[in-house]
Formats: sequence, C-alpha cells, structure tokens
Amino acid sequence: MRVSRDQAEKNRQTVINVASQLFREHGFDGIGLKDLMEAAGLTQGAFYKQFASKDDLAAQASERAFESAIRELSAAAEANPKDPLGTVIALYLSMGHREERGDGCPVVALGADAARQGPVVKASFEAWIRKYLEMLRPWLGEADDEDSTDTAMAVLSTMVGAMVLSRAVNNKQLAKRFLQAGAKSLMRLSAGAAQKGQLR
Amino acid sequence: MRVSRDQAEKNRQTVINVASQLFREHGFDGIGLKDLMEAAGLTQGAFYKQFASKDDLAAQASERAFESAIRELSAAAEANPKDPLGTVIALYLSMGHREERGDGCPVVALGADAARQGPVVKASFEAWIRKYLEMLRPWLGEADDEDSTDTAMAVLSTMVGAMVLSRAVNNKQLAKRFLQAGAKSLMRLSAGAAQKGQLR
DNA sequence: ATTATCTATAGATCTATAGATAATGC
DNA sequence: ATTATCTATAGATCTATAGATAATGC
Repeated sequence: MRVSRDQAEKNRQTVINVASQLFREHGFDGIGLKDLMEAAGLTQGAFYKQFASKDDLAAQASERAFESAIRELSAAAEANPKDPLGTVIALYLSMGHREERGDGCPVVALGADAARQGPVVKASFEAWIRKYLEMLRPWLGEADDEDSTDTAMAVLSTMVGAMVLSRAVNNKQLAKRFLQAGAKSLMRLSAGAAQKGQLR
Repeated sequence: MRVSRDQAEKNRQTVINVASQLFREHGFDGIGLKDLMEAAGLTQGAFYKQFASKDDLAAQASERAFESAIRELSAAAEANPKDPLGTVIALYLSMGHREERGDGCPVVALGADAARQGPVVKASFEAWIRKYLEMLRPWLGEADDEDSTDTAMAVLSTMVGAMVLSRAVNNKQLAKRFLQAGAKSLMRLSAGAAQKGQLR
C-alpha cells in the first residue's frame, strides 16, 4: 500500500491540482474531501498525511490556481509582444474563459469565497492580485508609476467584474456582450492612458 | 404554538430578510437552515411549512437582496439629481459597502455562487442585472441606445470587479485604492461617453 | 523500522420529514 | 378542524482520527 516518496509527492501535487480546479468549480464549501481525494485517485484517509486541514489545502490550491492563471496569461502576452495588453484582454474576456470555470481566473471563481475566509487566505489572494497588477502595469504605456497602478487596478476590476457578470447570467448573448463591452471600454481606457502618458 | 396568518407571513418575510443577509455573508453553502431559522427567531422545524427547499429560499433571498440594493442606490441617485451617476459610483465604491458584506451588492457577494447554481437562480440574477443596467443607462449622457448599454455594462463591470478585489485583500489601503482607482476610471469613461454622445 | 495509503469509524452537522402541541379561524 | 411552530429524528454527508496493511528505505 505504501508508495515511494517520489510517488507520494506526485500524489500530493495531483491533489493540489485537482483541488485547484474543483474549488474553482464548486467553491471552498461546495465540495468535500472525499470527492476531492477520489478525483485525485486516492481515498479520503490519505488526506491528513498530506495536508493539515481542508483550509490548508484551500490555501495551497488557491496558490496553484493563481500560478497557473498568471502563467497562462503571461505566456499569451509573450507570444504577442506587439500587443500584450490586447492579447491578455481578449483571452481573459473570452467565452472560453467564461465556460471553463475550473480553469479560469481565481479572483472570479473564488474572490467572494476568499472575502469570507480568514486573513491567511486573503494574504495569499492579496499577494497574487499584486502580481496581476505588476503584470498589467508595463503594458499600459503610462510614464508615471502611481497613475499606471491606478489604471492597472481599473483594468483588472473591469475584467474581473465582466467575467463575474457574464457567468451569473443564463443568456449567452448577454454573457458575451458583457465581455465585449468590457473589452471595448478597456481599449478606450488604455488608449487614453497611453496618450496621457506620452504627453508628459 | 400556532400563530396568526398575519404573524406567519411576517415570520416568512423575516426569514427571507435574514437569509438575504446571511447568504451574502457566508455564501449559499456557508450557512445552514438551523442557523438561518434561529437568526430569524424560529426553529428549524418551521422551515418547510414556509419554503419548499433551501434552494427555494436561496432564490427568494437573492431577489430580496437585489430589491434592497437597487432601491438603496436609486434612492441615493434621486437625492442627488444633479449627479446621479457620480453619487451611485461613490456609494457603491465606498469602504462602507466593502465592510457591509451582508448588506451590499448581491452580484459581488453571490455572483460566483450564482454561476455555480442552476438556471433558475441564474435567471433571477439575469433579470436583476438587466435592471442594474437600465438604472445606469440614462445617467451616462449618451444618445445611442446600443452604445449606452455597452457603457452601462462596462461601468457595472468595473464597480463589481473593484469591490470583489477590494474585499479579497487584507490591506485596507490597497482595498481603498481599488475603489478609488475604479471611481477615477469610471469618471473618465463616462465623461468620454457623454462627450461622444453630444457630438452626434 | 518507517510510513503512504487503505478501511473503518467517531462525532458533528446538514437537509428534510414525522408527529406533538397549542393557538387560530371557521 | 385546521395549521404554524415545536421537538425529535432519519439518513446522508462532512471533517478528522484510529488502526490495519503492505510497500519503501535504511
């Protein structure tokens, strides 16, 4: 029954990966340890040799979700160096992202859940949200750091809100329109910001 | 033990009101019927004479939350007829709204939860989100209906996203800055939209 | 000998139902 | 007689722990 340390570590990683998906799909309270462990190909009994508690897993799974989301967005931006901002906005505000709830942005899927959690989970969210802003800021074409952080915050807010709204409605046309309206306004916003930056 | 029909109806309303707060605070899965009923001054046993299921209450409590949120925003706008949009933005993107999780916008508190629910809950969210848009649209100073709906969507997206982000972080300064950055960008956006509308 | 995983289970909590109780409404 | 609420409980599920098992690692 015992497996090698190597295999045990792989199992642990699988549990974190699976949890990062299933928590995003069902929320922290919407799925139990039994289902999580079985989705990872293990039984519930193995859980507590790997994690201290469900909260512990929730924290690690959130980290994993952020890592993967930011890696994906950064990769898309690097592949289109002429328009990284437009690329990321298009990817984020896509119907694909709307449908893939288990694989998308953790702020959208778990932001409200995180707001209900203790300071440990929120500290992790805060750190990763700052990374989102650092990723966005250089693409805004603004000179001043203070202003560009504000703009990055507004851009991220619009993306997050548009996706939350898009997912909360049934009608696909309406859902899509939230994404498109968000993208349109972000193009206006970032163009204005870039112009302002260049004038200085 | 039995109470009058009048009192029974009042009790039902209390349960819905209490649930609309507690669901927003803890999420649909984060609080049980026992706690909900006790918060309303009743016992769990009385629940099923008033509601068909927990989902039924979740739907009615969401409706109640939306009603109350939109009423509050509309009232604030009416009290400041010279700048309804600015008033609503300032009220929505306030630290008070951030702290009062049980009393604030249902899209922020329960939007991600709604995305995980069935089409019945989502239909209710969709209907109320359309009302948000109808409320915002006349204040945008745009002539064209199509464009002004897009702008209303972008405005709502920024407000929702800024509040989700603000609540997901510990640091109050950062939380406040998300709200202020959102407001700043919305002022720019709506000014641009109004200008464009007047040019036609 | 150690330990990663398994089966089994404790104890709490969850949604929902059943039957008792006591007040209303006819 | 009807019924709104209560107490009590069924049956499922939840987190967490205990002890058995069998393979690893020394």
